[in-house]
Amino acid sequence: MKYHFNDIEAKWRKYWEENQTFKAENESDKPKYYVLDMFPYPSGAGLHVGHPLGYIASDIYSRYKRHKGFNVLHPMGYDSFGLPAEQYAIQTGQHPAITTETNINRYREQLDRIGFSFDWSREVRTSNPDYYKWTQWIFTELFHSWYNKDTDKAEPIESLITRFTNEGNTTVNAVCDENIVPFTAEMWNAYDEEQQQKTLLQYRLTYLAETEVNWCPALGTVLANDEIVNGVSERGGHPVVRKKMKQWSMRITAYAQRLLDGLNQIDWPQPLKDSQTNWIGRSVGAAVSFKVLPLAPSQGGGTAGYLTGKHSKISMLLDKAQEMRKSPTKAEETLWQEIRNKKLGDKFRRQQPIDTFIVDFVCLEKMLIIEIDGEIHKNQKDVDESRQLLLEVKKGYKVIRFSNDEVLNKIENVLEKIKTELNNRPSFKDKSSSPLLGRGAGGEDSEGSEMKIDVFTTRPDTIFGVSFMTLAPEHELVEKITTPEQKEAVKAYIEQTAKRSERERMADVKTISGVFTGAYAEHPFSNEPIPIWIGDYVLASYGTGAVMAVPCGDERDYAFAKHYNIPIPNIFESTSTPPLEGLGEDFAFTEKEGFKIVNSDFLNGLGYKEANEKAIEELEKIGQGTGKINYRLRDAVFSRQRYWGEPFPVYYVNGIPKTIDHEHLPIQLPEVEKYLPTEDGQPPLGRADVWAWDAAQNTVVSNELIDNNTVFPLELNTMPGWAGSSWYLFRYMDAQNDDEFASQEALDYWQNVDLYIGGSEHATGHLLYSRFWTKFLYDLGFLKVDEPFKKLINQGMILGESAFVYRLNSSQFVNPILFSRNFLEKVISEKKSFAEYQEYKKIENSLFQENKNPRGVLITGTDSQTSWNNFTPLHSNVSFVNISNELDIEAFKKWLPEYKDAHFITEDDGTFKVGREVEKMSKSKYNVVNPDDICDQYGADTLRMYEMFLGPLEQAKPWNMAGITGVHSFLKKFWKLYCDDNGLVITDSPASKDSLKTLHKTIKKVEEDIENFSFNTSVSTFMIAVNELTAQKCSSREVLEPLAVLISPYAPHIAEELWSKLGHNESISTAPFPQFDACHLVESTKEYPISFNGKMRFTLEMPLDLSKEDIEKTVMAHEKTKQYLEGRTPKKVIVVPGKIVNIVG
RNA sequence: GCUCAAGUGGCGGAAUUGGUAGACGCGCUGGAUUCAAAAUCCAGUUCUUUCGGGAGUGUGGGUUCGAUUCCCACCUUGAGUACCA
Repeated sequence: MKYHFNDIEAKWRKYWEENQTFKAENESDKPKYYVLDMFPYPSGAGLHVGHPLGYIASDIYSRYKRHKGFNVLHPMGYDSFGLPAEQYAIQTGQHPAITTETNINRYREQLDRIGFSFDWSREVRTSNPDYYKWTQWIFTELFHSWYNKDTDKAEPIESLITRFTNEGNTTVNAVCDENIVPFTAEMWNAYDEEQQQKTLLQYRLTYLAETEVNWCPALGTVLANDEIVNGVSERGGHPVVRKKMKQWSMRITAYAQRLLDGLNQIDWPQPLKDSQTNWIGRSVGAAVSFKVLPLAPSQGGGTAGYLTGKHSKISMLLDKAQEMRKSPTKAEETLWQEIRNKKLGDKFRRQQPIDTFIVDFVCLEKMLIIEIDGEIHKNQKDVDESRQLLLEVKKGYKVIRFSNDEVLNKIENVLEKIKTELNNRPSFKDKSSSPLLGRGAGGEDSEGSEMKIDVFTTRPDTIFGVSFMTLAPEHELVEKITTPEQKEAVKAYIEQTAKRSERERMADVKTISGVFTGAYAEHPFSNEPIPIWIGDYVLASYGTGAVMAVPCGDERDYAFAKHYNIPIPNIFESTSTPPLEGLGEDFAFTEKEGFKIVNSDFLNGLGYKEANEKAIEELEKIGQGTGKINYRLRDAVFSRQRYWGEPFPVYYVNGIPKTIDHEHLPIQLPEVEKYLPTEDGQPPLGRADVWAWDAAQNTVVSNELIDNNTVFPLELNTMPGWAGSSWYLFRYMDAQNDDEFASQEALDYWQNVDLYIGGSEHATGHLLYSRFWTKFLYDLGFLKVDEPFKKLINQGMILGESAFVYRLNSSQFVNPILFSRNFLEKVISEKKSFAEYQEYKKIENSLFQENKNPRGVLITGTDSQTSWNNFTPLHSNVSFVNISNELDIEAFKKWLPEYKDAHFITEDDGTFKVGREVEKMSKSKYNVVNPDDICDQYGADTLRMYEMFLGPLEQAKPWNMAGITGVHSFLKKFWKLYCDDNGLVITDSPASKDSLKTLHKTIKKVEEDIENFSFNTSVSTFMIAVNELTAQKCSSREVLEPLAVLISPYAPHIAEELWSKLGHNESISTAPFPQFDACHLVESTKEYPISFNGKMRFTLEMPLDLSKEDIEKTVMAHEKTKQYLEGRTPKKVIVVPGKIVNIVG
């Protein structure tokens, strides 16, 4: 009886289907186990051998768990919404549902051939209305929820409305939009419906927001960052601009911390966890707010202007002022300590530029200047007088003077005098009372509210190193603070950066660019003015879109300061030994240790940690900052301008979104005549004629009926690809349920996925979003678990081995000339001309005859032609290439007619060899291997085992057919243990000791391997077992029956066949896994390796119960030992009983 | 740049806690069977060698009686990520 794998496999596939062998029950006494594969997108290309790798691994594990007595849920379905079907629809006009159906059928056929133990009764397709009904439902649940930071979970929106009605929003601690306007209960209750809804939208877990997107007008769609190359669309090369669009967003940021914390509880590969951690990007620091300094009257107030110094000279003045602040005279310092921090009731600044001067101290509010005259002033009385005149007469300041002596010796008198002056002078804070100094202590915007710039910093300890601020060009304050002088430059800069995509901006790190706005902010502690720049190295989308630039401690700030000649004050002093030279001055010092803070007032002398804490403490004291945790994670945009996706269950009443009630779902995709965006840039659903919501009848009706009274327009966007895949694991638990997304009983029983296998490319997409939705459904009480996937394994990609032929780059020949790989390599490495080779000569004549260029053939000449650059590698279809890399030339010519007259320059033996290179397996590279072909030739069991045998599951590896014969002949050998030409050869006689040892060794190893997901090694183990049992001529049922169960997860068809031949009427799939018994492995002796200085030289068999001393004696007495010692006396003899003997000396 | 992973024969890869490096398979070589081929079976196959042996797991160092395994530095390759303040 031969091993007819094709018949056997067909027979058992049929049996499994007819008997529903792998149907999982939602009620069972057995413990549950849920094994899930990342479901595929059914593409038109079908499956290649890379796809089933993970499915085979999960199938082995599922079958193993069934043998181990588990109730196993192992489902499969399709992520069937997606771009390729839509793209195809646009090209051909064919409805994407039709192509999707065709592709799914093909996938199913291919999957079936491999013998998976899927429970197909639970199949899901994300594009089925039965399924997306619940995707829409989850969306509406998100819409009707908000995130309460106090309880740290999502809650129904009703609880928020109650809070608003009773206490307004000031006591509510929610994750919500920025720029929330505070209101009281009275105000809320007085709001009209529209105002209330608008406010609620700022709190909902899914909300409409203006989001900046990459808009391509020519394609009429939004492009993802990776669809843009050099600022133009990858497809078609059309220009792309950044544009704000109103889109749905998901407030995933509410879950940032929980998504981070949850990683500690799940068994996922570390690199995957790392990439989620990085993606969420938690950073701890402080929020600091900087006041924008007031505008000078001379600048005309209004929207722009600067303070007190003359604009044209300001940078020079500021430099100088800063220098002077650093080295105050003794008198200056004494007075400063007495008047700073509003000690006299009014705020003073020191070394402040006023017009073209720098005055010692000034109270801007009272327009009072204090000058201290040192020795030098005696010599320049005239200058001082004219300066005083100018300040007093032209600018309206009052100047009072003291001498050094007065300040140092009679400070009380001095202070008294200043106080008197302050009391005598009116406050110029009020706009109307001073025509000269239009603004108060802080800059104000046109509505009169104080302007401030909020920044986030991870280094509050470096606050005294700030020498400028940078805003993102898109920052909303830019327009308000820019001075008239700078307006042109700023405008030009913003236009220039708007043209670049965000990715481009991020990729181009080297170019430093920015513009000064003309405005200044005030340092919260020193009160020094800080110039405000804009620069595109600051991203609008991260943090607040503004940074406090500390050039001495940040590389980008340093580069920017250097480039624009902005001062780089240093606040670091090295504490390392030897001290680091030039830190903070010659380069930005970014380390967090090895320094103490200097030039930083109250932070002086502190290290990183203490300074950080102290700075936050002081910021909180003056109300200009607080400790803060910032996340890189952004809210996820949830709208797509596509057709082939889930429609939103949303209609608009006066522009306010309303969701459609659960009982009216699903809202099905409407028909459209074309799948393109509309001419006026609306998404494809804008083409639908029947796409309006009748709120009275609760049905979708024709657009003509829209009256905005009972019939309203529906949302035109669709949901993104990740919507359906974020929760599908729960649908499998109860796939047919029409009343709930899954019943409570099913959810409680199956809980979550015990083992999830799939590719690592979903790290920050699908795997993050499904964790988010799971946590959300958990918060609302639908789930008892808050993580979807307990254990996850990334299977490595199977790569293709592309085949290449090499075409000579030459326009001299009528017909192309293709070279065989080895011949070409030889020629190139030997640097000879072609003419010296027989192969070439053979066809040279014919080449000449066809050559239309009478001047001859260039390649017969010099070496310079024989370089790889002269040849273009062309992909050949790998199916024309045999195992020895020989090309079937005729097949190739037939496949590519443009090469039907090509010359093929072969090897000496007449064969034509292709070059090989490992690339991703893809249709466009003609390196796809179809699993069906392997099944035809070797059978599914061989394919399954071979895919596992290829190497560790997690590792990427090229597909290479070379080893498959070995696996196939193993199965034949395995078969022969049970059957010969006359049928079954199994006997009931007891097995030999050796055979039992082989069996139990195998049980142990295979069990360990499966538990460790080391499937490649268990295939080897089976091979060893079969080799040994064959050698032992074992035919005992006692051994071979358990062996069939052992192998059945890997090669289920052959196992079923042998199992039934052994007389069983039931499927092998639930036969108990063989029990390992250690007694069969007990040995009495051991081949001890005897090593000298750690090198094994010979082995010696000794009884295992021999004592350490006896072992040493026996070894030392051995003649080979003497031979290796060459007369030396060993220094030491290490004996590890049962392991090794090592002789040192 | 940053983060992570990985470097072992001609090839895919094995070596479980630090204890005989190269299991198992492919390929290759020789042989048996055969008219021949396929299939099957047997033997050999890390390199080197003066046939005693010597060297050897990316490179250099360290710990240890003993290192593919642990530590340090470096090199190479691959993956992810990127002005994240």
